[in-house]
Amino acid sequence: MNGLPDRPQPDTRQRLLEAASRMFVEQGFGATKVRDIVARAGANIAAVNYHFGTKEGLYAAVIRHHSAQAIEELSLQDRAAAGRTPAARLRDHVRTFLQRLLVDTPQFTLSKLIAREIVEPTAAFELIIERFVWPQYRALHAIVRMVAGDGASEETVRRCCLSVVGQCIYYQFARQVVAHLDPGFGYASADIERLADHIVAFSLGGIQQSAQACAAARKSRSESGDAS
Amino acid sequence: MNGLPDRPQPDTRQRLLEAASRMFVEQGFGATKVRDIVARAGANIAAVNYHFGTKEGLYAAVIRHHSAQAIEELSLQDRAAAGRTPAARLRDHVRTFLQRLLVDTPQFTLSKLIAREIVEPTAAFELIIERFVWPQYRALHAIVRMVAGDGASEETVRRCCLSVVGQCIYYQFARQVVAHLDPGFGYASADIERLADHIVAFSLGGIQQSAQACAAARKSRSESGDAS
DNA sequence: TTGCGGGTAAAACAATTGTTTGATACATTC
DNA sequence: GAATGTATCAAACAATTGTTTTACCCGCAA
Repeated sequence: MNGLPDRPQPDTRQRLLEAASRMFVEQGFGATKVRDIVARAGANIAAVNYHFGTKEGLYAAVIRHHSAQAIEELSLQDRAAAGRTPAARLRDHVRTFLQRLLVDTPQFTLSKLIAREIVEPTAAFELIIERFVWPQYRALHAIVRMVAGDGASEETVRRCCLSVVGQCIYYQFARQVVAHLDPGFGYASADIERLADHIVAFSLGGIQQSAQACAAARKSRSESGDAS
Repeated sequence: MNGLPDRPQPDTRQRLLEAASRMFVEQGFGATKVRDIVARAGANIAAVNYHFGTKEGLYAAVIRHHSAQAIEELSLQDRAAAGRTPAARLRDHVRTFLQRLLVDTPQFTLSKLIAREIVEPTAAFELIIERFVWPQYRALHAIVRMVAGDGASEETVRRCCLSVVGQCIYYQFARQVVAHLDPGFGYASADIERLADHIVAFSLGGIQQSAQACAAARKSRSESGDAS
Protein backbone atom coordinates (compact mmCIF):
# COMPACT_ATOMS: atom_id res chain seq x y z
CA MET A 1 0.00 0.00 0.00
CA ASN A 2 2.62 2.60 0.85
CA GLY A 3 4.82 3.17 -2.19
CA LEU A 4 7.86 3.78 -0.07
CA PRO A 5 10.29 0.94 0.30
CA ASP A 6 9.97 0.00 3.87
CA ARG A 7 12.49 1.84 5.96
CA PRO A 8 15.97 0.48 5.71
CA GLN A 9 15.86 -1.34 9.01
CA PRO A 10 19.36 -1.64 10.31
CA ASP A 11 18.21 -2.98 13.59
CA THR A 12 16.15 -0.66 15.72
CA ARG A 13 17.75 -2.03 18.83
CA GLN A 14 21.20 -1.06 17.61
CA ARG A 15 20.11 2.41 16.55
CA LEU A 16 18.53 2.95 19.94
CA LEU A 17 21.73 1.94 21.69
CA GLU A 18 23.77 4.35 19.62
CA ALA A 19 21.40 7.27 19.95
CA ALA A 20 21.04 6.66 23.67
CA SER A 21 24.81 6.48 24.09
CA ARG A 22 25.27 9.85 22.49
CA MET A 23 22.53 11.51 24.47
CA PHE A 24 23.46 10.02 27.82
CA VAL A 25 27.00 11.22 27.29
CA GLU A 26 25.93 14.67 26.19
CA GLN A 27 23.24 15.36 28.74
CA GLY A 28 23.42 12.72 31.43
CA PHE A 29 20.83 10.12 32.35
CA GLY A 30 18.33 12.34 34.08
CA ALA A 31 18.25 15.08 31.50
CA THR A 32 17.82 12.96 28.39
CA LYS A 33 14.26 12.20 27.43
CA VAL A 34 13.18 8.90 26.02
CA ARG A 35 11.27 10.68 23.29
CA ASP A 36 14.42 12.46 22.18
CA ILE A 37 16.33 9.20 22.02
CA VAL A 38 13.77 7.47 19.86
CA ALA A 39 13.47 10.55 17.64
CA ARG A 40 17.21 10.53 17.07
CA ALA A 41 17.14 6.81 16.41
CA GLY A 42 14.17 7.09 14.06
CA ALA A 43 12.18 4.65 16.14
CA ASN A 44 8.88 4.51 17.92
CA ILE A 45 8.73 5.26 21.58
CA ALA A 46 7.37 1.82 22.40
CA ALA A 47 10.60 0.32 21.06
CA VAL A 48 12.38 1.26 24.26
CA ASN A 49 9.93 -0.73 26.30
CA TYR A 50 10.01 -3.62 23.89
CA HIS A 51 13.77 -3.97 23.64
CA PHE A 52 14.95 -2.74 27.01
CA GLY A 53 11.97 -2.63 29.32
CA THR A 54 12.60 0.78 30.82
CA LYS A 55 14.81 3.82 30.42
CA GLU A 56 17.05 2.43 33.11
CA GLY A 57 17.21 -0.84 31.26
CA LEU A 58 18.33 1.04 28.18
CA TYR A 59 21.01 2.80 30.19
CA ALA A 60 22.24 -0.48 31.60
CA ALA A 61 22.31 -1.94 28.10
CA VAL A 62 24.36 1.01 26.90
CA ILE A 63 26.90 0.40 29.62
CA ARG A 64 27.02 -3.31 28.92
CA HIS A 65 27.33 -2.62 25.21
CA HIS A 66 30.48 -0.57 25.68
CA SER A 67 31.97 -2.61 28.49
CA ALA A 68 33.62 -5.44 26.62
CA GLN A 69 35.96 -3.40 24.50
CA ALA A 70 36.67 -1.02 27.36
CA ILE A 71 37.87 -3.83 29.59
CA GLU A 72 40.03 -5.14 26.79
CA GLU A 73 41.61 -1.72 26.38
CA LEU A 74 42.42 -1.64 30.08
CA SER A 75 44.40 -4.85 29.91
CA LEU A 76 46.17 -3.62 26.77
CA GLN A 77 47.20 -0.58 28.71
CA ASP A 78 48.65 -2.72 31.47
CA ARG A 79 50.61 -4.84 29.08
CA ALA A 80 52.15 -1.85 27.31
CA ALA A 81 53.49 -0.56 30.61
CA ALA A 82 56.08 -3.33 31.03
CA GLY A 83 59.62 -2.07 31.34
CA ARG A 84 58.89 1.62 31.05
CA THR A 85 60.01 4.30 33.44
CA PRO A 86 57.51 5.59 35.99
CA ALA A 87 57.38 8.96 34.25
CA ALA A 88 56.68 7.35 30.90
CA ARG A 89 53.95 5.27 32.44
CA LEU A 90 52.38 8.31 34.00
CA ARG A 91 52.47 10.00 30.64
CA ASP A 92 50.72 7.09 28.97
CA HIS A 93 48.15 6.90 31.68
CA VAL A 94 47.28 10.58 31.58
CA ARG A 95 47.24 10.77 27.81
CA THR A 96 45.00 7.75 27.49
CA PHE A 97 42.68 9.02 30.18
CA LEU A 98 42.40 12.44 28.58
CA GLN A 99 41.82 11.04 25.12
CA ARG A 100 39.01 8.84 26.32
CA LEU A 101 37.44 11.73 28.14
CA LEU A 102 37.87 14.46 25.58
CA VAL A 103 38.13 12.98 22.09
CA ASP A 104 34.74 12.95 20.46
CA THR A 105 34.51 9.33 19.36
CA PRO A 106 31.85 6.71 20.01
CA GLN A 107 34.74 4.39 20.80
CA PHE A 108 35.26 6.09 24.15
CA THR A 109 31.66 6.36 25.18
CA LEU A 110 32.04 4.38 28.35
CA SER A 111 34.71 6.65 29.79
CA LYS A 112 32.49 9.64 29.34
CA LEU A 113 29.59 7.82 30.94
CA ILE A 114 31.84 7.00 33.87
CA ALA A 115 32.73 10.66 34.21
CA ARG A 116 29.01 11.41 34.29
CA GLU A 117 28.50 8.84 37.00
CA ILE A 118 31.16 10.49 39.10
CA VAL A 119 29.41 13.83 39.00
CA GLU A 120 25.82 12.60 38.90
CA PRO A 121 25.55 9.04 40.18
CA THR A 122 22.76 6.77 39.01
CA ALA A 123 21.73 3.26 39.94
CA ALA A 124 24.76 2.00 38.02
CA PHE A 125 27.20 3.88 40.24
CA GLU A 126 28.43 1.02 42.41
CA LEU A 127 28.93 -1.23 39.43
CA ILE A 128 30.88 1.45 37.61
CA ILE A 129 33.11 2.09 40.60
CA GLU A 130 33.78 -1.56 41.17
CA ARG A 131 34.44 -2.57 37.61
CA PHE A 132 36.07 0.45 36.04
CA VAL A 133 37.08 3.16 38.48
CA TRP A 134 38.89 0.90 40.90
CA PRO A 135 41.09 -0.87 38.33
CA GLN A 136 41.96 2.45 36.75
CA TYR A 137 42.72 3.90 40.15
CA ARG A 138 44.91 0.98 41.17
CA ALA A 139 46.95 1.34 38.00
CA LEU A 140 47.46 5.02 38.65
CA HIS A 141 48.26 4.34 42.27
CA ALA A 142 51.08 1.97 41.32
CA ILE A 143 52.54 4.56 39.00
CA VAL A 144 52.34 7.38 41.50
CA ARG A 145 53.88 5.18 44.14
CA MET A 146 56.87 4.57 41.90
CA VAL A 147 57.29 8.25 41.18
CA ALA A 148 56.90 9.26 44.80
CA GLY A 149 59.23 6.61 46.15
CA ASP A 150 58.90 4.54 49.29
CA GLY A 151 59.34 7.52 51.56
CA ALA A 152 55.93 8.92 50.80
CA SER A 153 53.04 7.98 53.01
CA GLU A 154 50.10 6.05 51.72
CA GLU A 155 47.94 9.09 52.28
CA THR A 156 50.25 11.23 50.20
CA VAL A 157 50.12 8.80 47.33
CA ARG A 158 46.34 8.66 47.49
CA ARG A 159 46.01 12.41 47.43
CA CYS A 160 48.43 12.67 44.54
CA CYS A 161 46.32 10.23 42.58
CA LEU A 162 43.23 12.29 43.18
CA SER A 163 45.14 15.40 42.16
CA VAL A 164 46.05 13.82 38.85
CA VAL A 165 42.53 12.61 38.20
CA GLY A 166 41.05 15.95 39.26
CA GLN A 167 43.15 17.85 36.78
CA CYS A 168 42.13 15.59 33.93
CA ILE A 169 38.46 15.25 34.61
CA TYR A 170 38.05 18.97 35.10
CA TYR A 171 38.48 19.48 31.38
CA GLN A 172 35.60 17.15 30.65
CA PHE A 173 32.93 18.42 32.98
CA ALA A 174 33.91 22.09 32.96
CA ARG A 175 34.20 22.55 29.22
CA GLN A 176 32.10 25.67 29.23
CA VAL A 177 34.25 27.30 31.88
CA VAL A 178 37.44 26.27 30.17
CA ALA A 179 36.08 27.84 26.99
CA HIS A 180 35.68 31.12 28.86
CA LEU A 181 38.90 31.07 30.84
CA ASP A 182 41.11 29.72 28.05
CA PRO A 183 39.36 30.54 24.78
CA GLY A 184 42.25 29.24 22.72
CA PHE A 185 41.87 25.71 24.00
CA GLY A 186 40.30 23.24 21.62
CA TYR A 187 39.58 19.55 21.85
CA ALA A 188 41.47 18.39 18.79
CA SER A 189 44.06 15.65 19.12
CA ALA A 190 46.97 18.07 19.13
CA ASP A 191 45.40 20.17 21.89
CA ILE A 192 44.85 17.10 23.98
CA GLU A 193 48.44 16.01 23.48
CA ARG A 194 49.71 19.33 24.72
CA LEU A 195 47.31 19.27 27.62
CA ALA A 196 48.62 15.84 28.52
CA ASP A 197 52.15 17.19 28.39
CA HIS A 198 51.21 19.91 30.81
CA ILE A 199 49.36 17.69 33.25
CA VAL A 200 52.18 15.16 33.27
CA ALA A 201 54.85 17.78 33.89
CA PHE A 202 52.70 19.44 36.54
CA SER A 203 51.95 16.13 38.21
CA LEU A 204 55.53 14.90 38.18
CA GLY A 205 56.60 18.10 39.91
CA GLY A 206 53.62 17.87 42.21
CA ILE A 207 54.22 14.28 43.24
CA GLN A 208 57.87 14.88 43.95
CA GLN A 209 57.11 17.98 45.96
CA SER A 210 54.41 16.20 47.92
CA ALA A 211 56.69 13.29 48.64
CA GLN A 212 59.37 15.66 49.86
CA ALA A 213 56.93 17.55 52.04
CA CYS A 214 55.73 14.28 53.46
CA ALA A 215 59.25 13.12 54.25
CA ALA A 216 60.10 16.48 55.81
CA ALA A 217 57.02 16.32 58.00
CA ARG A 218 57.99 12.85 59.16
CA LYS A 219 61.48 13.96 59.96
CA SER A 220 60.20 16.96 61.86
CA ARG A 221 57.83 14.78 63.84
CA SER A 222 60.53 12.30 64.77
CA GLU A 223 62.98 15.06 65.69
CA SER A 224 60.50 16.63 68.02
CA GLY A 225 60.39 13.31 69.81
CA ASP A 226 56.97 12.24 68.75
CA ALA A 227 56.59 8.71 70.00
CA SER A 228 53.26 7.84 68.44
CA MET B 1 1.41 51.51 49.01
CA ASN B 2 4.60 49.71 49.76
CA GLY B 3 7.00 50.06 46.85
CA LEU B 4 8.98 46.88 46.33
CA PRO B 5 8.23 43.75 48.28
CA ASP B 6 11.83 43.71 49.34
CA ARG B 7 10.84 42.80 52.85
CA PRO B 8 7.24 41.82 52.54
CA GLN B 9 6.50 39.74 55.60
CA PRO B 10 8.67 38.07 58.10
CA ASP B 11 8.94 34.42 57.45
CA THR B 12 7.88 32.63 54.34
CA ARG B 13 10.05 34.42 51.81
CA GLN B 14 13.15 33.97 53.94
CA ARG B 15 12.41 30.36 54.69
CA LEU B 16 11.91 29.69 51.02
CA LEU B 17 15.25 31.25 50.20
CA GLU B 18 17.00 29.14 52.79
CA ALA B 19 15.35 25.90 51.87
CA ALA B 20 15.91 26.54 48.19
CA SER B 21 19.57 27.34 48.81
CA ARG B 22 20.14 24.06 50.55
CA MET B 23 18.35 22.03 47.94
CA PHE B 24 19.91 23.73 44.93
CA VAL B 25 23.30 23.12 46.46
CA GLU B 26 22.55 19.51 47.29
CA GLN B 27 20.83 18.45 44.10
CA GLY B 28 21.29 21.16 41.50
CA PHE B 29 18.67 23.32 39.87
CA GLY B 30 17.15 20.78 37.54
CA ALA B 31 16.80 17.99 40.06
CA THR B 32 15.20 19.93 42.90
CA LYS B 33 11.43 20.06 42.83
CA VAL B 34 9.48 23.10 43.82
CA ARG B 35 7.21 20.96 45.94
CA ASP B 36 10.20 19.69 47.92
CA ILE B 37 11.43 23.21 48.52
CA VAL B 38 8.12 24.43 49.87
CA ALA B 39 7.74 21.31 51.95
CA ARG B 40 11.13 21.92 53.55
CA ALA B 41 10.26 25.56 54.07
CA GLY B 42 6.86 24.73 55.51
CA ALA B 43 5.14 26.88 52.94
CA ASN B 44 2.45 26.53 50.34
CA ILE B 45 3.47 25.84 46.79
CA ALA B 46 1.85 29.02 45.54
CA ALA B 47 4.28 30.99 47.68
CA VAL B 48 7.01 30.45 45.11
CA ASN B 49 4.93 32.06 42.43
CA TYR B 50 3.86 34.83 44.75
CA HIS B 51 7.31 35.79 46.01
CA PHE B 52 9.56 34.88 43.11
CA GLY B 53 7.37 34.37 40.08
CA THR B 54 8.92 31.14 38.88
CA LYS B 55 11.40 28.49 39.94
CA GLU B 56 14.05 30.29 37.93
CA GLY B 57 13.15 33.51 39.67
CA LEU B 58 13.67 31.77 42.99
CA TYR B 59 17.04 30.52 41.84
CA ALA B 60 18.05 34.00 40.76
CA ALA B 61 16.92 35.35 44.11
CA VAL B 62 19.01 32.75 45.89
CA ILE B 63 22.07 33.84 43.96
CA ARG B 64 21.35 37.50 44.61
CA HIS B 65 20.76 36.76 48.26
CA HIS B 66 24.21 35.27 48.71
CA SER B 67 26.06 37.61 46.38
CA ALA B 68 26.62 40.63 48.59
CA GLN B 69 28.59 38.94 51.30
CA ALA B 70 30.45 36.80 48.81
CA ILE B 71 31.71 39.83 46.93
CA GLU B 72 32.77 41.40 50.18
CA GLU B 73 34.71 38.29 51.07
CA LEU B 74 36.52 38.43 47.76
CA SER B 75 37.81 41.93 48.40
CA LEU B 76 38.81 40.93 51.93
CA GLN B 77 40.82 38.14 50.44
CA ASP B 78 42.59 40.56 48.13
CA ARG B 79 43.45 42.93 50.93
CA ALA B 80 44.89 40.20 53.12
CA ALA B 81 47.30 39.23 50.35
CA ALA B 82 49.38 42.39 50.60
CA GLY B 83 53.04 41.75 51.32
CA ARG B 84 52.88 37.99 51.48
CA THR B 85 55.03 35.58 49.56
CA PRO B 86 53.58 33.96 46.45
CA ALA B 87 53.56 30.57 48.16
CA ALA B 88 51.71 31.97 51.15
CA ARG B 89 49.18 33.60 48.86
CA LEU B 90 48.64 30.37 47.01
CA ARG B 91 48.08 28.66 50.29
CA ASP B 92 45.48 31.20 51.35
CA HIS B 93 43.77 31.02 48.02
CA VAL B 94 43.52 27.25 47.95
CA ARG B 95 42.48 26.96 51.57
CA THR B 96 39.77 29.54 51.19
CA PHE B 97 38.54 27.98 48.00
CA LEU B 98 38.39 24.53 49.54
CA GLN B 99 36.66 25.72 52.66
CA ARG B 100 33.97 27.45 50.67
CA LEU B 101 33.44 24.37 48.57
CA LEU B 102 33.60 21.70 51.21
CA VAL B 103 32.65 23.13 54.59
CA ASP B 104 29.00 22.54 55.22
CA THR B 105 27.88 26.04 56.13
CA PRO B 106 25.11 28.20 54.69
CA GLN B 107 27.67 30.98 54.68
CA PHE B 108 29.38 29.48 51.66
CA THR B 109 26.31 28.63 49.67
CA LEU B 110 27.22 30.72 46.68
CA SER B 111 30.52 28.98 46.09
CA LYS B 112 28.79 25.64 45.98
CA LEU B 113 26.19 26.99 43.60
CA ILE B 114 28.99 28.25 41.38
CA ALA B 115 30.54 24.81 41.39
CA ARG B 116 27.16 23.45 40.31
CA GLU B 117 26.99 25.96 37.49
CA ILE B 118 30.37 24.83 36.26
CA VAL B 119 29.23 21.25 35.94
CA GLU B 120 25.61 21.86 35.02
CA PRO B 121 25.12 25.38 33.63
CA THR B 122 21.78 27.11 33.93
CA ALA B 123 20.47 30.43 32.67
CA ALA B 124 22.60 32.13 35.33
CA PHE B 125 25.83 30.73 33.92
CA GLU B 126 27.12 33.81 32.10
CA LEU B 127 26.40 36.03 35.07
CA ILE B 128 28.19 33.66 37.40
CA ILE B 129 31.23 33.48 35.18
CA GLU B 130 31.41 37.21 34.72
CA ARG B 131 30.88 38.21 38.30
CA PHE B 132 32.50 35.46 40.34
CA VAL B 133 34.56 33.03 38.34
CA TRP B 134 36.57 35.61 36.46
CA PRO B 135 37.65 37.65 39.50
CA GLN B 136 38.58 34.49 41.34
CA TYR B 137 40.48 33.26 38.32
CA ARG B 138 42.34 36.54 37.88
CA ALA B 139 43.45 36.45 41.49
CA LEU B 140 44.73 32.91 41.11
CA HIS B 141 46.38 33.80 37.83
CA ALA B 142 48.38 36.58 39.45
CA ILE B 143 49.56 34.23 42.16
CA VAL B 144 50.53 31.48 39.77
CA ARG B 145 52.36 33.98 37.60
CA MET B 146 54.46 35.01 40.57
CA VAL B 147 55.26 31.43 41.45
CA ALA B 148 56.07 30.47 37.89
CA GLY B 149 58.22 33.50 37.16
CA ASP B 150 58.41 35.56 34.01
CA GLY B 151 59.95 32.75 32.01
CA ALA B 152 56.74 30.78 31.85
CA SER B 153 54.47 31.29 28.90
CA GLU B 154 51.01 32.66 29.29
CA GLU B 155 49.63 29.31 28.23
CA THR B 156 51.61 27.53 30.91
CA VAL B 157 50.28 29.84 33.59
CA ARG B 158 46.72 29.36 32.37
CA ARG B 159 47.02 25.59 32.43
CA CYS B 160 48.56 25.68 35.88
CA CYS B 161 45.61 27.70 37.12
CA LEU B 162 43.20 25.16 35.74
CA SER B 163 45.25 22.38 37.32
CA VAL B 164 44.92 24.01 40.72
CA VAL B 165 41.21 24.60 40.33
CA GLY B 166 40.65 21.11 38.98
CA GLN B 167 42.28 19.50 41.99
CA CYS B 168 40.14 21.51 44.39
CA ILE B 169 36.80 21.25 42.71
CA TYR B 170 37.16 17.52 42.21
CA TYR B 171 36.63 16.99 45.92
CA GLN B 172 33.33 18.81 45.76
CA PHE B 173 31.64 17.15 42.82
CA ALA B 174 33.16 13.71 43.19
CA ARG B 175 32.48 13.22 46.87
CA GLN B 176 31.02 9.78 46.37
CA VAL B 177 34.04 8.61 44.45
CA VAL B 178 36.42 10.10 46.96
CA ALA B 179 34.52 8.26 49.66
CA HIS B 180 35.21 4.99 47.83
CA LEU B 181 38.80 5.63 46.84
CA ASP B 182 39.89 7.27 50.08
CA PRO B 183 37.48 6.10 52.77
CA GLY B 184 39.42 7.81 55.51
CA PHE B 185 38.83 11.25 54.09
CA GLY B 186 36.26 13.38 55.87
CA TYR B 187 35.03 16.89 55.39
CA ALA B 188 35.78 18.28 58.82
CA SER B 189 37.86 21.41 59.16
CA ALA B 190 41.01 19.51 60.01
CA ASP B 191 40.66 17.25 56.98
CA ILE B 192 40.20 20.23 54.74
CA GLU B 193 43.28 21.89 56.18
CA ARG B 194 45.38 18.86 55.42
CA LEU B 195 43.90 18.58 51.99
CA ALA B 196 44.81 22.22 51.40
CA ASP B 197 48.34 21.46 52.53
CA HIS B 198 48.57 18.69 50.02
CA ILE B 199 47.13 20.63 47.10
CA VAL B 200 49.38 23.58 47.82
CA ALA B 201 52.52 21.46 48.01
CA PHE B 202 51.50 19.53 44.92
CA SER B 203 50.70 22.71 43.03
CA LEU B 204 53.87 24.51 44.01
CA GLY B 205 55.88 21.59 42.73
CA GLY B 206 53.69 21.37 39.67
CA ILE B 207 53.94 25.03 38.78
CA GLN B 208 57.69 25.06 39.13
CA GLN B 209 58.04 21.93 37.07
CA SER B 210 55.73 23.29 34.38
CA ALA B 211 57.61 26.56 34.25
CA GLN B 212 60.88 24.70 33.87
CA ALA B 213 59.48 22.48 31.14
CA CYS B 214 58.18 25.54 29.37
CA ALA B 215 61.53 27.29 29.56
CA ALA B 216 63.32 24.17 28.37
CA ALA B 217 60.99 23.86 25.41
CA ARG B 218 61.64 27.46 24.49
CA LYS B 219 65.36 27.00 24.70
CA SER B 220 65.19 23.88 22.59
CA ARG B 221 63.11 25.66 19.98
CA SER B 222 65.51 28.58 19.77
CA GLU B 223 68.54 26.32 19.63
CA SER B 224 67.13 24.39 16.73
CA GLY B 225 66.89 27.71 14.91
CA ASP B 226 63.16 27.95 14.89
CA ALA B 227 62.36 31.33 13.37
CA SER B 228 58.63 31.34 13.75
C1' DT C 1 -4.79 -21.04 3.42
C1' DT C 2 -4.35 -20.52 8.63
C1' DG C 3 -1.83 -19.60 12.64
C1' DC C 4 2.08 -17.93 15.10
C1' DG C 5 5.42 -14.70 16.77
C1' DG C 6 8.70 -11.00 16.43
C1' DG C 7 8.73 -6.19 15.57
C1' DT C 8 6.53 -1.66 14.95
C1' DA C 9 3.10 2.06 15.36
C1' DA C 10 -0.35 5.31 17.30
C1' DA C 11 -2.65 6.35 21.02
C1' DA C 12 -3.64 6.26 25.68
C1' DC C 13 -2.20 6.17 30.51
C1' DA C 14 -0.46 7.65 34.76
C1' DA C 15 2.68 10.04 37.39
C1' DT C 16 5.33 14.09 37.99
C1' DT C 17 5.94 18.93 38.10
C1' DG C 18 5.95 24.02 37.18
C1' DT C 19 2.40 27.27 37.24
C1' DT C 20 -2.06 29.57 38.06
C1' DT C 21 -6.54 30.45 40.10
C1' DG C 22 -10.06 31.87 43.37
C1' DA C 23 -11.22 32.13 47.98
C1' DT C 24 -9.95 33.73 52.38
C1' DA C 25 -7.74 35.71 56.44
C1' DC C 26 -5.22 39.53 58.24
C1' DA C 27 -3.55 44.00 58.68
C1' DT C 28 -3.60 48.88 57.58
C1' DT C 29 -5.90 52.98 55.98
C1' DC C 30 -9.51 56.08 55.10
C1' DG D 1 -16.64 49.79 59.68
C1' DA D 2 -15.70 49.52 54.74
C1' DA D 3 -11.94 49.46 51.48
C1' DT D 4 -7.54 48.11 50.15
C1' DG D 5 -3.35 45.61 49.69
C1' DT D 6 -0.67 41.61 51.38
C1' DA D 7 -0.05 36.85 52.18
C1' DT D 8 -1.54 32.21 52.40
C1' DC D 9 -3.93 28.00 51.06
C1' DA D 10 -6.31 24.22 48.59
C1' DA D 11 -7.34 23.03 44.35
C1' DA D 12 -6.98 22.99 39.59
C1' DC D 13 -4.33 23.38 35.34
C1' DA D 14 -1.30 22.31 31.73
C1' DA D 15 2.77 20.53 30.07
C1' DT D 16 6.11 16.96 30.29
C1' DT D 17 7.54 12.30 30.45
C1' DG D 18 8.15 7.25 31.43
C1' DT D 19 5.34 3.48 30.53
C1' DT D 20 1.68 0.51 28.62
C1' DT D 21 -1.91 -0.98 25.67
C1' DT D 22 -3.82 -2.46 21.51
C1' DA D 23 -3.82 -3.21 16.89
C1' DC D 24 -1.26 -4.07 12.86
C1' DC D 25 2.23 -5.72 9.49
C1' DC D 26 4.96 -9.34 7.79
C1' DG D 27 7.72 -13.44 7.25
C1' DC D 28 7.36 -18.23 7.95
C1' DA D 29 5.79 -22.84 9.02
C1' DA D 30 2.22 -26.41 9.50
